[in-house]
Amino acid sequence: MQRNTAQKRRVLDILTQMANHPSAEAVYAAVHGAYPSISKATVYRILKDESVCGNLLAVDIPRDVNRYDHRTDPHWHIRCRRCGKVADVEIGAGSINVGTIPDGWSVERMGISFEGLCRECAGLTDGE
Amino acid sequence: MQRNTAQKRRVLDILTQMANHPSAEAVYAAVHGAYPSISKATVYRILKDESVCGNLLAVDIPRDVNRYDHRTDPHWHIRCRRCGKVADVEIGAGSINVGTIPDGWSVERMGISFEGLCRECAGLTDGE
DNA sequence: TCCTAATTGATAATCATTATCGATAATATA
DNA sequence: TATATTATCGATAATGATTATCAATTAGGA
Repeated sequence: MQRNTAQKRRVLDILTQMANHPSAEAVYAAVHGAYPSISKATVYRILKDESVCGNLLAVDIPRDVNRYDHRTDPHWHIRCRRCGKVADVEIGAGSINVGTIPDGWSVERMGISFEGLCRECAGLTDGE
Repeated sequence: MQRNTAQKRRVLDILTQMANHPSAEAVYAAVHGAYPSISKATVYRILKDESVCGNLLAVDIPRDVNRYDHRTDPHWHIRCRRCGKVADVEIGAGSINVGTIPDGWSVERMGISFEGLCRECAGLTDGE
């Protein structure tokens, strides 16, 4: 039986107010700032559990720390190669035909991630 | 200046012979089995460096250890949710229209990953 | 109110990966 | 070919995010 705890409400509330696909660590920092008694393990646990339940989204970005999103409707993400900033990519109209699945496999989830440069980093050189 | 070392040749040779998108750890185990004097740090270093150079591919699978692929031509991957096995997804004919990129951003790389069940796991229950 | 088990907080453990650094060796140059 | 330069290597410590552990707490039902 799932229990409705203050900790879950606080994590979900604060995540909803955070815009930029925060890392688990960033969510913990924000929640801990507002409710100093909460534990890091609790925040990590709630984020993982709630993403499995579908109440929030675990962002699919390879080779990055865990990030979460209060938006759970289908959309993709783009991350700046330079500063790591993450933005939403809206799904366009029309069908998607990306590939051929191997025989015998079933598809339950598909993730698409992009990498590039954001507006702010476009004019800067890599060494800066 | 890039140097042509025996360690690089051995890592690339053995990766080419490994079929199933091995993890860095698995590549190290294979290379170390054939050449016991090679260091783990060297294998990890070569895998990362060569993937940046484009001589091999770092597989885009969120929330997984680093995996590498000797195939560098465009294709995607699918991982079995249950056993973790990874297989190739060939890109179908026709154009791909998956989304709208935010204003000001540029796209340098796109990764698509699938999750589901492989043929062998399809008939088994989760608890096994 | 009382029971029971889900949940929490504190902290240790895990584990993949990276950093460090003296030693080695590939390549350039004389 | 001999020597110099410096990229690379091997060994190992450090890092850092995440998870496991477990006694204490508490939500929700009886």
